[in-house]
Formats: sequence, structure tokens, C-alpha cells
Amino acid sequence: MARPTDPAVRRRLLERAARMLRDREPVTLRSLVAGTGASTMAVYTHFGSMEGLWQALRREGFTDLETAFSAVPATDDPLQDLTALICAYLRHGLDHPDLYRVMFDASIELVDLPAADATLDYLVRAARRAVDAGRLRPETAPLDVAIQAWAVAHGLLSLVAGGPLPRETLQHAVPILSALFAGAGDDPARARLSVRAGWSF
Amino acid sequence: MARPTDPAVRRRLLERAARMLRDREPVTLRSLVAGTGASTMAVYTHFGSMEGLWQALRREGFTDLETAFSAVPATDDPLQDLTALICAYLRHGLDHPDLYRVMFDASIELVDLPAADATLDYLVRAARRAVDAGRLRPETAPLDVAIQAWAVAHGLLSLVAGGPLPRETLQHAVPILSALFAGAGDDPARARLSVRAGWSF
DNA sequence: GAAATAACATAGCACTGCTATGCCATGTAG
DNA sequence: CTACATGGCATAGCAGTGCTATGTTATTTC
Repeated sequence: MARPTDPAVRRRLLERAARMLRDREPVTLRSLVAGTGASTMAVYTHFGSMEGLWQALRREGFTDLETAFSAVPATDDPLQDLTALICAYLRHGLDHPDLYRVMFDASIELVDLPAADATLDYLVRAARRAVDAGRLRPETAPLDVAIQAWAVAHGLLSLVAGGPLPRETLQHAVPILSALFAGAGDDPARARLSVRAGWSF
Repeated sequence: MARPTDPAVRRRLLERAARMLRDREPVTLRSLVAGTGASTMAVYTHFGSMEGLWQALRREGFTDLETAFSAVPATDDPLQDLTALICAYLRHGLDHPDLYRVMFDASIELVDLPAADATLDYLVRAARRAVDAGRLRPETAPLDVAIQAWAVAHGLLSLVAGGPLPRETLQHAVPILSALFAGAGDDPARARLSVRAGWSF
């Protein structure tokens, strides 16, 4: 019945916003559309508001993260896999610190962000495999382990991305996770052996 | 030589800002001074800029936190003390979630925030006592333990204050810390006994 | 008491996100 | 194949933002 919205415009706006975030330029309505040739109204037809743009950007950030997670192979050592997922998480945040801050900036609801829920599911599945394989005590709730691991990663990452701590601090992640797994029933000796190369920051 | 700055004005501005944060009202230059009877310039004479106000507010938040830390008694169980400090940390953040978000909002430098450094010192001292008491392996660096505990608390807290996770998630803190301490050499059995009442969220 | 100095008040700046309005490209109906 | 309705998009202007230039006034020192 009417002119359809041009997906290319939407894409261009999102990509420019992401680039401006990377370049640490302030992303404002006018500065955003300036480069794209579109008018300010384009933002409102495609995203409804600036907050809508941020939400779309958050969504994209979590989708990227999900892609990174999907690239982590599942081995026969589920706890090593979980650690590898967390390392991918840290690397993603380290590579896009400003996007990461946007992802957790405002008050977000996991329900409103299926992509975020999906990323958490990756951790839950690895934890469940660990329980099923007998690496963690049978009464261990996979969701709890996943949330604990997530909290550790998020805590370290936001302290590093926020400035107060240097990036090397992220190296604490693996030992903390090992301790966490040991506390949940994993053999500490075996856990120590599972530390792989490529897990340094 | 000239008129001295009135500390009461500064105090009133800070208190009103804190109250507006608590009431979830947007804190803007004009809305802030509106209630105090002062003019907009008062903010600039006392804080230099809005960012200066935020920094002063951050400083006050950390000072409050330090006060809360100082109320935690040092017992003969340093790891229990460290856990109690982290619980005080969580409680402080839970009681003032918006202030907590301001405290870690912008890119902050610990160097610029002596109060923040002082709070971290509380954790470091407890960790050092634990090492000295033989509760943790001698080669354990107290600063590392402190930072790890801090990261765990901050991760949980910011996920709870940020919305995605419910407040009960904070209950994970104590088990995570116990696992952390066990990983650093503490006797797991003893650690489990140290869990006190009043550590629930 | 006079002068100097800085706190404070007023008005206006450039900028923010957003909306009211109008134009025009496009898909559908006849 | 044309007329029309619909909604994407452009322009201009709104209230609100942090901040600053300028003037006034209170206070301290000589």
C-alpha cells in the first residue's frame, strides 16, 4: 500500500553508530545521520527513538557474542568448553569495550533481549553437559553455574572496560572459574590440567 | 580577600542530587538547583561542571562504603571477615542502586578516587591477614584475592542493579567466595562452617 | 571606610532528542 | 494504466540540556 522501509538505511545507521562507538565519537542524532545522507527522521521511522537505536545496537552486540560462542567447539571436556566460552566472552568485550558498555548500560530485561538469553543458554548447556558427565555434583543446577560464571566474567570485564583495572586483570578469570568448578565438585587436579594456551589476556 | 564559598550550599546540592537519584528523578542542572534556591552557577563554583558533581557524588558513595566497611569487625577468622566485607558491599549497592551505578558509570581511575582505593584496601588487608594466618597459601597475593572477590561482588551487583537478574542472585556471592578461598588453599570444610546468618539477600 | 576579589544571579549560547508538518515514492484498487 | 491512499522521508521548530559571558553583590583585607 505504501513505500516500504529501506533496510539499507537501517543497516547504514546501525553500522555508523557502531563505528562511532569504536572511534569514541559521541553518537548523537544529528552526528549519526550526518554521515549517512539520511535525515534525522530516518532514525525515528526505523527505531522509534534514540533509545530504540541503542536497543537495536545492544541486540546486535549480543548477536555478535552469540556468533562468537557458536565458534567455540564442544569437546569431551564440558568444563573446558565453559571456560572457553567465558574466554570468548572476555575477548568479545575487550575487542568492543564501548559496545559492551552499551550492552549493559541501561536497565535491560533479559526477556526483551532474546539474543542475550541465547548467549546465557550456551553457558547453561555447557554446565548441564558437565553435570551429566559427572564432572559436577548431580545436585548442581546448571543455570546457577552459568550465572556464576557469567557474573565473574562480567565483573572483571566491566571493571576493566570501565577503567579502574588494567586488562591483565582478566587473567583472574580462569583461576576463579577453576575454583568455582572445584567447589561444585570437579576434581581440582584435573581442572588445573585443563588450562589451555590462548587463555591469556 | 573575597567572599568565601558557602559549604552549606555545596552540601545541599550533593544531598539533593543523592535524593533525586534515590527517587529516580532525572538529575539535571536546572532541576537540581531548583529545590535549593541556589542558581545554576552555584554548581559551577562548587563543582566546576556537572561531571564534577558526579565525581563528588561518586566520592561520597565510596566514602559511605568505607564507613560501612569500617563497621565490619575484624574477628579471628579473616576469611569470614572478607566475606562479611563483600556482603556489606552487596548490601550497600542494593540499598543505593542508582548511586552504585553512578559510582561505576563513567570511566573512572582508582588513582583519582582515594576513597575507592581505601575500600579496596579493606579487602586487601583482610586477605593479607588470611595469608598471614595460614588460611591461604603463603604465595597467595592478597591484592589478587581482594580483586577477585571485588570482581565477583561487582559482577553480581551490577547484573542485579542493571536489571537482568533478580536480587536473589546475590546469594551466589558467598558460595563463590568459599570456592575462591578453597582454591587459594583454605580448607573447604572449614570454609563451609564459616557461613553465617545475615548473609542472605 | 575603600578597594579588591570571588561568590552568585541573569541571560543567552550551541547543542540535545523529539515532533508537527508537508512532500513524494510506492503498492494497490478499479 | 491510472488514481489514490499510505507511509517513508525531509524541513523546521520545539522544549530541554550543559555551559559561559556578563553584571551584581557580599565579604575580606588594607
